[in-house]
Amino acid sequence: MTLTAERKRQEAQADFNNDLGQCPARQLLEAISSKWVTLVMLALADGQLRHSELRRVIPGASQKMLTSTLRSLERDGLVSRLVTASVPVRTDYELTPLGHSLLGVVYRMKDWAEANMDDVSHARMEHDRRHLASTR
Amino acid sequence: MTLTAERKRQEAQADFNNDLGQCPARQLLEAISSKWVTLVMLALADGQLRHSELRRVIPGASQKMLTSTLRSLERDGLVSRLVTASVPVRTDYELTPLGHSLLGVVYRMKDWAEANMDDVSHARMEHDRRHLASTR
DNA sequence: CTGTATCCTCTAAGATACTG
DNA sequence: CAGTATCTTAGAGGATACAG
Repeated sequence: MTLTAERKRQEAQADFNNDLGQCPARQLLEAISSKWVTLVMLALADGQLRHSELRRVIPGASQKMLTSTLRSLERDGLVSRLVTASVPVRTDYELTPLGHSLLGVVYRMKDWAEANMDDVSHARMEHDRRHLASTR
Repeated sequence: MTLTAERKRQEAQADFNNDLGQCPARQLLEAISSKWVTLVMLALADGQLRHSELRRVIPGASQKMLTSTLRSLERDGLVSRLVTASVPVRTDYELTPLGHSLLGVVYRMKDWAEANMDDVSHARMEHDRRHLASTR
């Protein structure tokens, strides 16, 4: 029966997916591709900000997403959290050196995007135009 | 009533999310953060490959995901598709010049990741250890 | 061989409400 | 002010079957 081959294939896929998770580049990609991480990092590029200031600077972020984004950045050692035990509590966030170095990579992506997204947009329009024409 | 303020806030969020979609850097991030795009681009770095060859080189990809990834890359002008009308059909994929230039950016991310993911992993372990300790 | 169509699952992200 | 807890939803990704 073909079950054996099928089984092998599925195991190979599982292994591969596992390897993928180990790949440093993929881990990085997953870390920064979350919708808000780059925005938070950019916001913190010039210095530390409070939780409420971040919300003001990034109007689109719900406080839930902001918090969870900050937590994951903190966990990865990219952002540090400074709590001042007063009433009311004050917490500031700032980029760590590691965070700043990642910021460099983010800027490079930004540069490529700004230099080339016109070409991409154009390609998309061309592609969509052709696809639309074929269905007419 | 507070509805007016609430309404304004929600509109602000909608506008912001809209702006986000316009941002070139974010478009790029969304384009390459899909699970398979970088793998496909890396696979095509050395030259053109057939659909079936790509499946072999990237064992984890279902043919559905491979096809849809290739379609989106093609739409963005990063990959070109060469169909040879024979029996059976033969189709090859290769990176466009634009695709190659993006590959450069991907390599930079890869370099950062390989240089710094140890620090990130370490930060994660430290963070998790502390968090675990607090729940004990 | 190369692809399309369908169905299904799982999770990221958002809305809302509540606590120290 | 800062943060947590719960519910809901939209979409990405996967399994499978079929078609040119």
